[in-house]
Amino acid sequence: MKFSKKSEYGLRALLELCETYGGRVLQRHEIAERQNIPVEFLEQILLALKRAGLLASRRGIRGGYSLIKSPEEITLGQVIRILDGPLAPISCVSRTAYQKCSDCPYATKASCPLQEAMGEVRDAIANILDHYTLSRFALSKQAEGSYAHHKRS
Amino acid sequence: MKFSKKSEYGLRALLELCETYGGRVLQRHEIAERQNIPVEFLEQILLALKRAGLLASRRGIRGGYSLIKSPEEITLGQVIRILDGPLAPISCVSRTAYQKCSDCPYATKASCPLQEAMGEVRDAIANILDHYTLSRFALSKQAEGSYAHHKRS
DNA sequence: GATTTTGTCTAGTGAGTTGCTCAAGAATTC
DNA sequence: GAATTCTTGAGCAACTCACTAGACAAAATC
Repeated sequence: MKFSKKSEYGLRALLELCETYGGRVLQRHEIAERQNIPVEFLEQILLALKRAGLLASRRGIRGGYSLIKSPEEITLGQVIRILDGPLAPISCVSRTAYQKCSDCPYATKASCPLQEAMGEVRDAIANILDHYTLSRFALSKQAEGSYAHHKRS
Repeated sequence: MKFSKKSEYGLRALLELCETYGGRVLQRHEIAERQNIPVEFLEQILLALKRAGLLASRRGIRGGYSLIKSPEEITLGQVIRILDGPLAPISCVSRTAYQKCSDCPYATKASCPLQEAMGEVRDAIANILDHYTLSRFALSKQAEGSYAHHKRS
């Protein structure tokens, strides 16, 4: 019941990209160094986020990545689903990737105990993550002292 | 972000054991057949639940497994932790198996954005599963028609 | 237009986990 | 003591995770 490193790295990378939102682009190695992420692995993550429409990129000598949606519009739920797949703890309660369980004796019945319980869990997780915006997420970063920024200074 | 088959099978097995709670024992193959679970795999699960103190077993010709705690006292959270490990989506927010993240640049800082978000998720999951008793869980089973029981008839 | 600097794409890989199987042994009952 | 059941431990194929490597494509600069 864990999120993968992919999601973790992805979210940490977006933390950096939030900061330069509207401004300059960030290169893979900048993000990788600041967030302590293996650069080639990070690349795959950034590309996935790009394909999903969150990031834009430019190649060449002044290239890099940048956010193309406002941090207010992006939720942690979106990001995690892109990188880790559906949030649901079992696939028969997934809204985004439903799959009927093949071996469960309740599959054909009106109600399934597991579905009921796991449905609640799914809803709780989605409820938090689909309302947790990147901008709120990035706030916690500014809280700590040694990284202090002058916003738009 | 999925629960394993182990947890799923374990919970489904307990569904059967709830029904005979206080009465007769159930043998592996009975549970396996009714719940459509590979018997040798189920065995490992039952033994884990036994070691954790939820089940008792008797060997020999009239042997089998039985619940030794009341379904009111057992929560889904307990069962899942036994079979799947901690509920926390990342280990740096686990209450039962905390581990400081080694590579995260916020590990030494006062606050970590990821920890804050994932802490909320952890709490939500634990809040549901640690209050979801087996007796409530088993209720959904009785709801469906073709399995109708006369309780203590 | 050639070189350098970036991103893009595909494939591979070692370690670990999942989901299950097998076989030998120990307790219990009849 | 024979049959039946749980107990233990090992084994294993398939898959996933977290990276790594390398060839390629575009953009900027000289």
